[in-house]
Amino acid sequence: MKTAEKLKTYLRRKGLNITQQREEIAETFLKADRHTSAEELYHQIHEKYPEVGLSTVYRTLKLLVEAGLASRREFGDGITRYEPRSGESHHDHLICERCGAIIEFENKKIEALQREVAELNGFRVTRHRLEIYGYCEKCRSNGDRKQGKKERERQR
Amino acid sequence: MKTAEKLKTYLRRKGLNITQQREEIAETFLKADRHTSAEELYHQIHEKYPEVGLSTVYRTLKLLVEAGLASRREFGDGITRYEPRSGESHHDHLICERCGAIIEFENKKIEALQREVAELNGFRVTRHRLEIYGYCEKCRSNGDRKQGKKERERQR
DNA sequence: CATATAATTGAAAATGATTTTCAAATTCAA
DNA sequence: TTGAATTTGAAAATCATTTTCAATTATATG
Repeated sequence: MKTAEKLKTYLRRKGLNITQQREEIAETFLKADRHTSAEELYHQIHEKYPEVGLSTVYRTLKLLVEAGLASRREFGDGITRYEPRSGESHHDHLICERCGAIIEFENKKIEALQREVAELNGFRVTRHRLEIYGYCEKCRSNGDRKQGKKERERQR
Repeated sequence: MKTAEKLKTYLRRKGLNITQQREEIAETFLKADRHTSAEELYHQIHEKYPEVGLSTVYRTLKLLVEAGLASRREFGDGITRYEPRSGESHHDHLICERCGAIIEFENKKIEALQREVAELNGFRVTRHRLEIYGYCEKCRSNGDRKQGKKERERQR
């Protein structure tokens, strides 16, 4: 069952209405880049369906998260991004501080060690978040070291 | 050399002025809880030095970060926290989703694996962030399972 | 199929943390 | 001491996100 369908199922189960906007937003969300912000999504939707408002995009993204079809991500630049979430297991992120590229990875060993640490401290883990920031291959070869402080600051 | 002194050194080196406010803020910052927000710090300072403004607290925290004397932390509740940073090595955080307790930990094995992952992806690491969310020992025994969804949501 | 009721919408206003502006106050080099 | 440059506090501005509210739409039921 694809995500648009899953959303419908979720809405029905919750007694919520299936509206055109919700369907359009879910549909566009799936075609969009992984790690899309509400604003980006809103602009993409606007091209096809100019009648959809930004608030509804925010509201529907919240629904998608509640329905388990999207994950919220905050990488510290003040913008919340959403990524489609299929059945796959948890993954973490490598983020390029120069070009903003986001690479996903999964590492079972790290996760096992995290559980171990949590246990040692009496914690029961619900979720975790691991982000590794740095410079990606492309940006490293692209004048990595020559890049001045000013240029690096402009990234933010 | 203590932090207040280090800040002075930094200010001198940068040609910035050493002001009473900057000293008071640095001093209070050190005595405050680890992981203090700008607002919390502002309130604490206000008790002793009511003439210090919130903007100056924000500005000085930025300076402390630039000087390498504080680290910014964002745990996803929309509030930026600052923690004093001495020479110690990097550490990560365990965060209780119920009571908000923050426990610091350090794990060399996890860090080594992170570097490995980054390398495999062609990244040069500048920094990373690992947060494990869950329920701390106290909250687990304190009716952990009996706690309803509503109560959990109230946390945010 | 009509239609009443409850849910949803878009636009504009509100929010809340943080940043900026600007005139007044302070720092510090000479 | 003094004056140019920096810093300050208060208020206004920002910016992402949320809320409000009157108008529109979905859907259950007659």
